[in-house]
Amino acid sequence: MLYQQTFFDDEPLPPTITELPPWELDDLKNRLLAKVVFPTGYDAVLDYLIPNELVGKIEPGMRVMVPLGKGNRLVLGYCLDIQRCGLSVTNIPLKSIQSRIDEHRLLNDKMLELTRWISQHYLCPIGQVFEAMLPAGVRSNAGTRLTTVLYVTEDAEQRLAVLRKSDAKEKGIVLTPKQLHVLETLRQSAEPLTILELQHAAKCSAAPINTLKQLGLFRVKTIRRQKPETDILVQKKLEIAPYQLNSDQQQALATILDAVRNNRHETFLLYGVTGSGKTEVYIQAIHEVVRRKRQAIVLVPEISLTPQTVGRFKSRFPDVAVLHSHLTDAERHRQWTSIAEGHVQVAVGARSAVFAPFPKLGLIVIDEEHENSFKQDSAPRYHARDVARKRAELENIPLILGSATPSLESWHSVNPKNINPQNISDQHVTNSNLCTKLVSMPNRVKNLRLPLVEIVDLREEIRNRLTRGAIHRQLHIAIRSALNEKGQVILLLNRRGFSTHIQCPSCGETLKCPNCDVSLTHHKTEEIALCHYCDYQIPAPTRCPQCHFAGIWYGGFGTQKLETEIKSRFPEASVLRMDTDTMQGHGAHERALTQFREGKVQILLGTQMIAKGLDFPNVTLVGVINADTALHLPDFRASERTFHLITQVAGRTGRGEKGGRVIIQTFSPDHPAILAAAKHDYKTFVTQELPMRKLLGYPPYSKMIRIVVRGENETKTREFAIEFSKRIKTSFSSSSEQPIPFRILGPAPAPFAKLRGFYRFHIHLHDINGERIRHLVRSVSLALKTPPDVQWVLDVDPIDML
DNA sequence: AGCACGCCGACT
DNA sequence: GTCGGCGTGCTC
Repeated sequence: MLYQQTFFDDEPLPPTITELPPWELDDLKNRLLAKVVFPTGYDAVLDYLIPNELVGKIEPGMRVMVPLGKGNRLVLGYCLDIQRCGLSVTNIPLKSIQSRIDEHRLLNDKMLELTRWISQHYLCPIGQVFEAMLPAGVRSNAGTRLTTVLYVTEDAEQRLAVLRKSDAKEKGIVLTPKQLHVLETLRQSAEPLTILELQHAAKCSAAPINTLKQLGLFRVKTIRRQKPETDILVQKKLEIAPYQLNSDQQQALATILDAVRNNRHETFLLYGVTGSGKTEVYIQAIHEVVRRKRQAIVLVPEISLTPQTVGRFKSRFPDVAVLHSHLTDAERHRQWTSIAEGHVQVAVGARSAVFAPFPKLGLIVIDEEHENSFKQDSAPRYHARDVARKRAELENIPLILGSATPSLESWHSVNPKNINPQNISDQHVTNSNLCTKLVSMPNRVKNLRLPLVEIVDLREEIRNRLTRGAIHRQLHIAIRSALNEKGQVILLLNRRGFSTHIQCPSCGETLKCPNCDVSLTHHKTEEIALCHYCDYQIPAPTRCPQCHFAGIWYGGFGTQKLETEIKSRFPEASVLRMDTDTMQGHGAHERALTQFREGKVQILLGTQMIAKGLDFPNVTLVGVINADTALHLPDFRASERTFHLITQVAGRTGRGEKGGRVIIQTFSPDHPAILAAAKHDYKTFVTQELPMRKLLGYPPYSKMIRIVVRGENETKTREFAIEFSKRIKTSFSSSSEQPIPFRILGPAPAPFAKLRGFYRFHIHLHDINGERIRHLVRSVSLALKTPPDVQWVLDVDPIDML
């Protein structure tokens, strides 16, 4: 904040104020002022006087227009708070709010508090947080229009009486029966009506309405109203058949319900293996919430927002809002409004649904809580799991984090048995409100067994030249027999395109993107070489662009090449490829999964979008073409990612009578993450991985901030990054009394050293005390002057390190 | 982010 | 002498 607040009445008032005569001073002290912030540009909280005509009409959480700067240009601001003038008089004469934008608050007190928390935690201007919390359609009032409506004046009876006596010719005005009917119709109406609506309701022409208007019995006003619904809501039949929970599920539910019934904030980590029936536990917990006249939010990864998941909720609750990424602004606005008005019981959506404006929230569920898509990759770079935790704490309600492979952060926040009381750093990181209760569901429903996983050592296969192509002997045989037994197959290859690199065998030149530090991928359908980061493309070359050698080599496997290979190996099977390239249009995802469910497709292959959440009982085989794609990335979470991916995809099979098996092809058959995934053994994975993290001082044993500096000029960018890190170092050593675990790594070129024409350097900060580095980085970055052609980004609790 | 102010170079 | 370049600093 840029000004000094005066907290005590006896402090001398600034000159401009003291010069005022006492009565005006008193007057001023009783005026109201609003704390206002701006969505873009200037990041500060400014005070504005509330003019008399707006007193009582402006509340925190509304938007206002205010004059800003020397030219007093009108800009939009968000009102954060309202207070009496007296306690925070500045020596700058205050300007007044020009007008109010919203009639109703967009955010209640708890949501405003959440906004503040996000802004402070993620080091993001608070105005930007507002913009992220409120959908664009809500801010623009999409799907509404101004209409003129009629209402009956409150003193209509008196006016009527007066009218009856007041006519100059002593007869008194007598309303016709038609007019009386119209008057009564509007009086009965719960809401004001337009002329047309009233005509319709009273079955009359415009004439009697106009007469009543002229007599002063009707008033008109202009209000903003939602356009009438275009789609007719079909009242669906709810499934109310009792779902029998197994004993694990019952126990989990009972634990959660205890918190629901006592309105207690508590975080539950619902750790249940794939197929253990977590969704049914969520649904029954939400039933209790709804019974208690409260509402619930269910967050799922965007990719799971398929009809399959959504359908389960829709079939169990009468009013479910589904917050897809491809709703129109008007649809989203309507959803938001009905959520805010309490017409909706459950909101299912991706990340941003954590901001659903329920009037009385009772529970938040995060399904697949380990998924990285819960972290937003633009400002404010919030993690929906952590925001949900804060929101649940503010609302005093329970939070359920569900996963078969919990994030190490969530797992570590669990039980005190993970916390060694001797170690101070643990206590620092795991503060009390982050304590999580573990609820386990170690068995699949209906006593189904987890599939058997076999590992194929690719080194062996290559050494012995056993196969050309991506499918090795064991997997080939397994696919064959799965097809023979009328089972379905899922094949995972986490790489798009046909060939993943294009290289000249003569001069060794690899085809790279001119804007990015990555290889171009060959896409066969369009015969192009494509950059997956900036979409740069050129026709696929037949000669080396460097030395013009004719035999340029296309190497590496992508999903397109895999599809070709599968089709030639199993010509009789129908194959479907799912990746970003084939899943373009709306509903493409849904159509593909329907085909697979109906058995029209025997082999489904694709990138990680096929690894999560799918539940098809006839899948008897899952093949992982190359388990190592994410394993060797320069990212401390590489093992964890690999473990998640393999465990999740393995869980797609063995969900029916026929059972299932999984085959993992890998060059690292001894890697602990792969071995643990093969045994579905989360706990072994964690007990290996957590000590490593601890040893290296990585999260969850430290809090991290990543600074990415980028610019078109490599040298200037690097120099600025160095300057940035120097200042942090200086600031740290001057602010801290003792050398407590704090580390600064870099600057170093980011793993993608160049993207879209920008050179990128990053700095990593680790500290056991998150609050401390946040403050440090904030103060350093505020004091820093950035060269015009260099930009930087702060990422608090980063997920992406590339 | 905008917008005004300010202090040096090429114009009528 | 003035018009205008965009560097610098401020916004209740």
